[in-house]
Amino acid sequence: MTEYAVTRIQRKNQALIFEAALDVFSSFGFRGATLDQIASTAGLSKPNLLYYYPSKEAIHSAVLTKLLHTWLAPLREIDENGDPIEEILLYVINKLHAARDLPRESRLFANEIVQGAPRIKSILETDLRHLVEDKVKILSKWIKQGRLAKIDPYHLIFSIWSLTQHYADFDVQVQAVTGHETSFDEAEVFLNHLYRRMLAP
Amino acid sequence: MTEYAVTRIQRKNQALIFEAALDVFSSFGFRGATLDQIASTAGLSKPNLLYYYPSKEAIHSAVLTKLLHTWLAPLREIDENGDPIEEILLYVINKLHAARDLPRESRLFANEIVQGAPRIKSILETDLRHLVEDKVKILSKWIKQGRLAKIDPYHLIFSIWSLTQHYADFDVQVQAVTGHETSFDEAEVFLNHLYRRMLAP
DNA sequence: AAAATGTTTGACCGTTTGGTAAAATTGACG
DNA sequence: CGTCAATTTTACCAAACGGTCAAACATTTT
Repeated sequence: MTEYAVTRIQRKNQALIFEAALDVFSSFGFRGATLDQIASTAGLSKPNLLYYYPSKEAIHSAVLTKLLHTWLAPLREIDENGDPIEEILLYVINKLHAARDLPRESRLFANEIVQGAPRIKSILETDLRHLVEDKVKILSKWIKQGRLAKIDPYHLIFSIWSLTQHYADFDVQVQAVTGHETSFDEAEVFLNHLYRRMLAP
Repeated sequence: MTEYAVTRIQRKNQALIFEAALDVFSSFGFRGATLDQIASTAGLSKPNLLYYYPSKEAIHSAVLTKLLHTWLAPLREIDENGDPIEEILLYVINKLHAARDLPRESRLFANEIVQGAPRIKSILETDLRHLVEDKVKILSKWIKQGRLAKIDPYHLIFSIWSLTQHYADFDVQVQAVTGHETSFDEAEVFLNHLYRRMLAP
């Protein structure tokens, strides 16, 4: 009779659905994913899936919003009081490790954004934008203090996003070209060189 | 009676279909695009569309293969006999201009690759791979000659792809964060600084 | 102008898709 | 054990989808 009680079955199935949805949406995008695919990946029937979520949209948006926080965590960690170059490099390495360890999350957002982000545009324009503004202020201050090369802080952040997520989002291409599994160690050496060179005042 | 004659109507409609298919496939990906959408964008009926191409797959693959050549042209232009840093910077700028002027082409490939490149993987593993191998040899030679910093040439090429195409593929995100239309001039200044710093021996 | 060829259309088909209704089953609990 | 709520399944629906077909319409050729 207790309202809003979450049963053990609910908890288990929510987790199964979340994993399955992340798998399928990140592989095929929103339109390419089907409820049958998600259901069978989760080991449930389609009507059973829709017992937990009212629609495909609802599943997608639940996964996106739950992961956005995780996905932006590394950027939040840039610390105003740390050493500029080491703080940025830590962010670069953290993002690279995220691309290596959470490629599904990376592709989930990549798929959404390449197609115009119809379902998370508003979040990008508010939450993400404010977070970036915050960090841009810190970067600008560092530059003004002469502790960092004179570069556009927005484009610095964009460069970190693109260089790191590339190894997750375009992994097939990287593998097709190199002929071997993506070497994140090589990438780490490369990015370390790149950013130390570029950022030195 | 002449076999394989291409009529004026065919030429006109092939062009209409090509434009429409590029528009729709680059916006929604293969699975997200529909024949009705392509047909109505081209100003044709669906059966009429299928009079020119046997299937959705055929349209998609026609567009992809026709554009691949254009898309890889800038990389081909890297000249062994030029100045290393200027050659690379020319490639960077050419790719950035391509992202600015041909964003549909960029997104078309981005959509395909993010989802595992099921329809062009073999081309990536042959044509693209060979082209990159060629250019990597040139870069390696330059590095050995001490005319370029000691960096991984594969990752150098990946970095150029990701940094330039980012402005086309993730344009919505860039706009959402900055609040204004993507400034390719700012990007050009930034990339110029980045690569000059990084590549100096 | 007639014949032959090239192009377009409307009507249709089978399948897949997101989603629903209600019955059947399972689990919680006094 | 019996009751009630939570969960799952079966059977189904309407719309959208990729694709076909034959007839109608244009265009070119003779």
